[in-house]
Amino acid sequence: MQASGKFTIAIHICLYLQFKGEDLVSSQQIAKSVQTNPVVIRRMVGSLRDKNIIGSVPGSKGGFYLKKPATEINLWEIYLAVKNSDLFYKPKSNHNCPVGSNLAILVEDTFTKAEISMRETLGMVNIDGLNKNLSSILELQEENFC
Amino acid sequence: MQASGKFTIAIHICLYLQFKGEDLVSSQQIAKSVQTNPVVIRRMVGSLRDKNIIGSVPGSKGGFYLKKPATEINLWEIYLAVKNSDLFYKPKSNHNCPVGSNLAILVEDTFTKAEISMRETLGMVNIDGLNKNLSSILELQEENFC
DNA sequence: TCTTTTTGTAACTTCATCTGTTACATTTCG
DNA sequence: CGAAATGTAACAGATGAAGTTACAAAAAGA
Repeated sequence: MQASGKFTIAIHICLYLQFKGEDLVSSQQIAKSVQTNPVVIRRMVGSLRDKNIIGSVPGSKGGFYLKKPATEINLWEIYLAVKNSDLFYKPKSNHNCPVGSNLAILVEDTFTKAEISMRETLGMVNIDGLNKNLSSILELQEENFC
Repeated sequence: MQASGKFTIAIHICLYLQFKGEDLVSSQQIAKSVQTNPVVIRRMVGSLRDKNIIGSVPGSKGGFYLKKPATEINLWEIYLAVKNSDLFYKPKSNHNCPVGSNLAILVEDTFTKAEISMRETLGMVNIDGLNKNLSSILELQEENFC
């Protein structure tokens, strides 16, 4: 029910990497953009690395990079990488009650459909698209500086 | 990101009221079906009452009832009644960074679309439909008792 | 080889929310 | 008046998010 910032931060990280276009970006730099602690970034990258979205190089001059073309990284993938529980809570069965014992089956189908519709929406947006939109916005903003 | 049980419990309460079909049902009874404390139920009902989904009668012989026909109570309404934050976290703007200053605008459209698609899915399911499905299931279960 | 820089991760704190519980005022029936 | 129910406040415990400190491991470079 709550809206964790993890998903939004994860998008921020991926978009930042693509926008920068450099070989490697440090957690320090990303943290500055996200306005948080470098450890928070590295922790988040851990989840994204597990899903093969981001790669990392340890040691001096190390850092992070997108492990796939930005066109192949969509928001649903990122969501899956950082989420830690289902969208909806599956009710425990209460075998003493006709309602409680069947509620899970009754809502399962709807919950699944809701998740699928979200998957389709988030799956249509990828990091490359966001970056292109960002570029467009920045061009417009520059025009406003006389 | 997390899945609060509040939504599921709220559905349980509404479905229970419709299934029972009695004039008034006490928080005690509902709590037994949900397997929780009556206060938890009354707290939840508070949210549902604010949205005109459930009505309540205080005093001895008091209790709760559906304030609208069950066909007019859909899961999206219930979701809205008990949710306490947005589905996704809107990022704070960082004016020192081209990415951080525009991220909110970039993802806003997608987040809105995801919410709309969820609204459509949950809006299609109402308490009367769930109750009819429940009746069908119970009939099948009875047939299995020889 | 030694120093510096950076990642990887554990540990701890703080904070908010959810959940359960006790307690009690208020309301209504009989 | 007494019993039974709602309405709420108050508190405790559990869980998860987020920030911070600390340090081992890895790699670059002098």
